[in-house]
Amino acid sequence: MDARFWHAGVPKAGMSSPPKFDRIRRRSEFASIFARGRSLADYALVLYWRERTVGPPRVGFCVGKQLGKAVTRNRIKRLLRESWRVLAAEVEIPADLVFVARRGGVCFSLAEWVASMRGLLRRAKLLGEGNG
RNA sequence: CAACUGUGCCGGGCAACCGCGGGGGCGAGGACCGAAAGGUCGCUUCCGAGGAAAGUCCGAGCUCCACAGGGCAGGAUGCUGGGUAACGCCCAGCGGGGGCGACCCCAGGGAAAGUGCCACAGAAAAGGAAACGCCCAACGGAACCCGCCCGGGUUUCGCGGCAAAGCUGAAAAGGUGCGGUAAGCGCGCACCAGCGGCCGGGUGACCGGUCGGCUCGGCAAACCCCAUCCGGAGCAAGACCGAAUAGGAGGGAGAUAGGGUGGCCCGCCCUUCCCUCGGGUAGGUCGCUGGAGACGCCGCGGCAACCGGCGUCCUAGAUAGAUGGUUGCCACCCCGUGGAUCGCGAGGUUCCGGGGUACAGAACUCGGCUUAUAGGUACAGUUUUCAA
RNA sequence: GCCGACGUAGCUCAAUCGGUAGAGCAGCUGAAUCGUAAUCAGCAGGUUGUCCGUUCGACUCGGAUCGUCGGCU
Repeated sequence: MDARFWHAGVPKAGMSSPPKFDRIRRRSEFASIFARGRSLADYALVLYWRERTVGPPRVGFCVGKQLGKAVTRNRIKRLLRESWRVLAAEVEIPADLVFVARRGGVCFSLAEWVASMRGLLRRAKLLGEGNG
């Protein structure tokens, strides 16, 4: 009990800022989400997701080689991470999400990525009521 | 206010807020995640992509595997001398080619070790030749003449002489000129090219001189020969920790349930359960950044590449892979039936608005090469020119 | 990241030792048919991915470059 109180109490300084989001990193997790998750897409992004019973939402990004060379792909990943940083607080349902970039979004700016991502999340009904 | 050549350098800057990766320090009690190995949090401070990080074309370090020694096969390199840990790289030179020039380019050993190829055309494409042709001095014919034989003359010819010219080709058996000849030929001579010997200079590639006999096609980025070098794989190398499941080895349990061996019993083996052990997968940690290191200065060191000495500094270490987002100001470039101003004019200066700022992202680490690259800039030099 | 293989007509593939780049399908024109398909005859279509080099002469030989496709956690 003492220890649990300490754990809950210490990160209160961090709680005021948006919580650090969890990433999906293992190859097996990506594979199972692609295999058994649900999916939605627009012309710039594909969203795969699988709901979970407990815990914060986790996210992974996938930018394939058809999107361009290393510089282009790195830039797209950074913009996707930034977009998720903007939207993560609005997602209230625990789930594993994977965003796959498509060719239509090569020239997107941050605002366009955020708009695309928000649209997909709304269609998947993963956003909280206040933001939906 | 020009056109170039060589060697280099920079690769937008400053500030604010939010966010990311790593090192150090503190919180810290071993709480949380995980079966374990191990990982996770907060605050603070410092650091955080390139000249090519790229292509993976060479050379090394490092790691594992193989290995007595030597040879063959295979591969790479290829003028000379240096530099270097090493190189196919760099520097200096030699030879050849290009440019008015500064300078640039060259896979630049051997064709007399051997094999092979040189299409079409052409007489002939390499120890070899004459169809068209040129010439009758000698040789051998034919016709005519000197009246006939002998002997001779003229013309013409070849089973005679020739390879110069013409023809073909990318390339034709040294080239040009003069002499010589029946016509010709290095047949003779002069110069040039090539070959060989000698002398001199140079470490050497080679250069200069001289003498000689007169002469030998090209292709080795065709096989090959010669000289030198090379064991193979690559950090996804490799080392350590290590579940679940399956399988392996050892020990034990059951008072023998089932199966096998056997005529039957004992025994032995398998199936069941427990414990231990080692191999090893997922996963994790290390390898992982301090090095042929960077920068500065000096040296009667070297033409230079480079070498030596001294001083200062620590300057990315991710692993679905860290540098981003939003702004403000400045720098540069482009656009404008835009405004002002100078000018006859092409146009220049300034203000305003809009847009843009290349090529491109470390993945074990170095030395090179190659390729991509907006714009800017330093030094040295060439040509034309009154002048740059 | 590392290691390999391949680029030829619109498509699928040939081209021996370096000597004029061919075949099938597709396309166009004509014949034949009332018309179409099939058939027959003819035609066009290529800087051999790109750029250098060796050679008298490169699809072929050498080098660079671009692109495509595999293999190794």
